[in-house]
Amino acid sequence: MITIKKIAELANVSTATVSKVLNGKDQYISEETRKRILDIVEKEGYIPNGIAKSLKIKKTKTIGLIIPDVMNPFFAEIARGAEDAAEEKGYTIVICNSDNRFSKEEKYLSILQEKMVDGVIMTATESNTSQTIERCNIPIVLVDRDLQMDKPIGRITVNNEEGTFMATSYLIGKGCKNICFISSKIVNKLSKERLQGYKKALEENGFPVDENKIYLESFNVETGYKGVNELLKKGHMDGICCGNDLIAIGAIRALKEKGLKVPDEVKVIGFDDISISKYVEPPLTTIRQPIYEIGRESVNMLLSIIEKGKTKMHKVLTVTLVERGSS
Amino acid sequence: MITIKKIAELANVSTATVSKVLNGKDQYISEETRKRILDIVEKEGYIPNGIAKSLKIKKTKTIGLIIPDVMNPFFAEIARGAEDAAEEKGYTIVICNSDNRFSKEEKYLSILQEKMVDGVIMTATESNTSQTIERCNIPIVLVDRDLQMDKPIGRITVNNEEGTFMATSYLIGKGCKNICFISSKIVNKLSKERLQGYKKALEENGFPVDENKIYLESFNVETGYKGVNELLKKGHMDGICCGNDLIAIGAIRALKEKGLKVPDEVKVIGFDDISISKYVEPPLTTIRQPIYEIGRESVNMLLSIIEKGKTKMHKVLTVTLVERGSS
DNA sequence: ATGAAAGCGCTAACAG
DNA sequence: CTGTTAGCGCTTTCAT
Repeated sequence: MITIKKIAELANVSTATVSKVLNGKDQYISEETRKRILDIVEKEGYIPNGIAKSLKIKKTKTIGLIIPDVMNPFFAEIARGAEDAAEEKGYTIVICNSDNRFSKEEKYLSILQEKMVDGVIMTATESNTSQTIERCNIPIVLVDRDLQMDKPIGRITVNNEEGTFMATSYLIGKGCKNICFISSKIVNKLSKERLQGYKKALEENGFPVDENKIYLESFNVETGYKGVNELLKKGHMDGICCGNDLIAIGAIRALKEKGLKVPDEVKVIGFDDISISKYVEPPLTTIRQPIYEIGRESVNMLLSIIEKGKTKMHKVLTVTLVERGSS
Repeated sequence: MITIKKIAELANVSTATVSKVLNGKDQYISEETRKRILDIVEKEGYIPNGIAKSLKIKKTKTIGLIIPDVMNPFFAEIARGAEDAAEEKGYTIVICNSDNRFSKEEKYLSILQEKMVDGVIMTATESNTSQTIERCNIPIVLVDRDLQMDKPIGRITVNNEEGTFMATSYLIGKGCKNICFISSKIVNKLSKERLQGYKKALEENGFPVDENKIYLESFNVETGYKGVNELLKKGHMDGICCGNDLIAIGAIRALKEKGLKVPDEVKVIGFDDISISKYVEPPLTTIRQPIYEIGRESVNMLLSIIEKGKTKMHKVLTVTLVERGSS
């Protein structure tokens, strides 16, 4: 391996001088030696050892990203937004899949700290993660899910309650009388808010909240599919407000198998607007979150904490209803 | 920040001793001091500085992963498989999106080398990337796309030609007489092979290869959509062999808009079997690649190069036809 | 069973 | 304009 020392010898200068030209701190370096050094660097194919540099300057220019699963289109988009913003700022992303499990969140948080990442962006699943986060001494920004923290951290959220409220109200406006709700049973703020918005819309419009019309499992396609089948056993439905698009896709699939027409007989509305939603059949009407932007904003917020010393930031992005074919 | 030196002082031992117990090299350490050190480490919440360790041992336990785009479900699955396998082996993944652009591939390769990653897994887009790879002095394994290299590297491929050959033959077997082909126009082995398989199946069954039935653009939904519209202007079709599932999804969408029934009037077959393919309507018949396994295998191969000094490995995984509703 | 000391490759005061 | 030098926090050989 060729080091800065070797370059210094070849150029007949000290390592300090080489370091200076390599880092652009060369106001006081003669043009001649500067060029000589650069030529040698080029000729020898010298690659700086970032690890050594990081040890010295105590910055790794890397960010940890802990999400439940990159295979979930929602988180893949968050990851892409984050990586794009990071790349623009000269940072790199270490990706970690937690599968919504506390043990993995904890493990990764610890690994990332050992790797001396400059900060982490995470979707914290369980509330006991909050203790782990409190103990963590690197900047953190929470995305998608929200947690109450003593420690100042960054948070990016969306008005979930408003989203499902809009969704359910929309269904009511379309004439639905029996609206079901299929979502996740994870006990966190996000799930609670989405359920709340659904109930609130029902109540404000004079409809009863019927627990037999609610199916709670996970934020995935299978849940939508199973949910419809279970709810159908319990009664009639003409509208479904889904906790996310994946659930809506599974629900539509089950509905079709039962011979129920979407949106004619049952109207379905999703949440998130993941990129494939416009391509399913019928195209999904959904509550849109600016997913990619959330990813970008998460690193921008993190960097303003890291580089500008900001703290306790909180940004709420707005959701909008996008009308397509499923309701 | 609390360091090993501090722990040593508190425990009244040398840093060497602390290091030994921390790394399990404590055969010769008395049980008593071992316990004392561990207690202090625990109590102080000591976190080892992985950067310092890496500088010393010249291993970072991290792997770079360069793919075109994590938002593409195919690469998201590769990423997930890779991360899972890496996690099991104590490695971490740095993710890089190249957008199929040489400049980004080159840039990331250089950044990853500076970060001293132990190896990189990449989907190399352009053939001029091969020169950059030759110059790179860390272990590399190529996935999905294949490149001819002098330097010994790892490669994981799939029999693409066989895949589209099977797909097209299947369509012919179903009675299609006018089979179109929609795929990517990237000039690489993979694209060439997939086109080749299609042509070969046509020829072997006595059908002419008609350039007016071929539309080449990108491996995405838009291409499928536009492809169908363009090809429809040029003539009749009753079957489409698609370069990947995303294209198939776009094609089906366009077909429906034109009022053409899938699979009754036009049969469509995809390639990859990305996870959403079974949920589209109709569920996609496709040539399945073991995507998740490819991701896993890529890190396993990389690690056997890194840790066991293997070289020039090449693994070809098999594709299989999965029959669903679209043809 | 434990410690002293060298050194990984780099940066940044400070000196000259 | 350039060099000397002291570390960053850790591992590891070699002594003891």
